[in-house]
Amino acid sequence: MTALAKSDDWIDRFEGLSRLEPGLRNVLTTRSHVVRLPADSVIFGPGKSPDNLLLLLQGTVRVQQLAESGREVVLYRVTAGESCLLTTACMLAYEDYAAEGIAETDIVAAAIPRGVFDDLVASSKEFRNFVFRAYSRRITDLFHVIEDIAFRRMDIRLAQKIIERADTGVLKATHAQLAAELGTAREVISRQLAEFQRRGWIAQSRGVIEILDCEGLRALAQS
Amino acid sequence: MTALAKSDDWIDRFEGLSRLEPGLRNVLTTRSHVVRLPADSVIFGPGKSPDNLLLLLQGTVRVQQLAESGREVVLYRVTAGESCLLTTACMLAYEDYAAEGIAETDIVAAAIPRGVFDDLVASSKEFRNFVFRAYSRRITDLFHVIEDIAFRRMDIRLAQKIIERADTGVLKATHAQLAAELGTAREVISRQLAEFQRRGWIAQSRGVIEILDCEGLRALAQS
DNA sequence: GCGCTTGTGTGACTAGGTCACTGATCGCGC
DNA sequence: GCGCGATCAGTGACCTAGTCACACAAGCGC
Repeated sequence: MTALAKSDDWIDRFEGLSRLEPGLRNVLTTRSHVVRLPADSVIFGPGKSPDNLLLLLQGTVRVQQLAESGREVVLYRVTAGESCLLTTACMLAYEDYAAEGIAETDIVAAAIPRGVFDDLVASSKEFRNFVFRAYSRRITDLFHVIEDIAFRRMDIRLAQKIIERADTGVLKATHAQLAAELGTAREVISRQLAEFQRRGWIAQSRGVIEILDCEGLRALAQS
Repeated sequence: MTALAKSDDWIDRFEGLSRLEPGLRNVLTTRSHVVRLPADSVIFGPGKSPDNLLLLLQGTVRVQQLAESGREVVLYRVTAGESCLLTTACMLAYEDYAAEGIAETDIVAAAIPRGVFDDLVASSKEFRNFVFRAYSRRITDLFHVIEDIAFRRMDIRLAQKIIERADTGVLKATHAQLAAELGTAREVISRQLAEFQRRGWIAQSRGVIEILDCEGLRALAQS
């Protein structure tokens, strides 16, 4: 783990990069550098577009959309082994996007300068595949967000979210955070959770949701 | 117009390609072919991912998302001079997307085989810029769709849509089509239009909306 | 313990989506 | 020109979701 910064073995953590030609591995390691950022750092956002492509080695980044009204939706999360491709390198071209990326945990990432990125895309088919697959992945994520918001019921989406994000049966999140996650209002979450509680599926306390009946939740989530 | 199929001058119709190196222009023209498709053709969709990248020369393609419930949303439109990049080349990687592209008019397009696309990305910085800008453009479109659906009022969105798509003060569209456009139900559109009519902003007849007071609509659209 | 901040609960109301209809209009075949 | 099926539009009842304006409760610093 401490060896991360000194060697090139982080490359192997990326599915699509492990078979990269040896010479290019070298380019990647010598011309990029490993950065560490604390939790809650704003990686990019309105008026803050980095000129490095980040490959996440540790931690997760939450990408969310902001509305003037103050409401938010989470678009997707970038986890270790994935890249921030979409909203960084790409977004340079168009300016007025209101999405931002926030470090959810302390993170470690390899930062690839724009020029190096371009060289690699030019010289390696492997790298191109990596890049286009990453795009593809994010775009399908966005499609799912659109589908959820436009067509799915809140109770179902909330049940899914709880299952998805609960760790060992417990989810640490305020109602307001869950609302931002799903792009709705806090009161809506409060009411739905009250209903889940009434049905005996969960127990609640300030900032914490405990799953009591996972089957009940799952049945709703899958309908 | 009839010369389109025989020469390489279609390349100049694309902002980002006009400065392409002469040798590569040649690659592009000799290794791609011009295709024509009638209106309402399904360009791609669930279980139908083409292995050509299409550059639209004439006509427009509507890209929309389908839900099992039968409801739809329009994600964006590809117009002449733009590429279908996102949902074709890219989508090959991930399978289960429920988006489809429909020719809204008769279309003429240059079809670039996957291999040629890859060669061009490898050899031309110009072409790479073209590709990444196209991605960027589409992704910001998707962000706007998400923002609209999640946070904006229907009456405002409908007023915008009418202004945007009306041709010389008249819009040919059924209520059901407008509902699919905005990802809502037909009844909602009917009620909103009835209200617009009551306010004297529009006149309606079967399949046609006529704008009477553009200022009224615009005032709502901008709020 | 006293405030302050942050998180949660609630009722009343509006907007939007669903369901189950009815009636209107159009194209078409005869 | 008439009847008929298909498509399009209008409507009321009802439900879900979002908004507003609160009250109240739990933690936190001093």
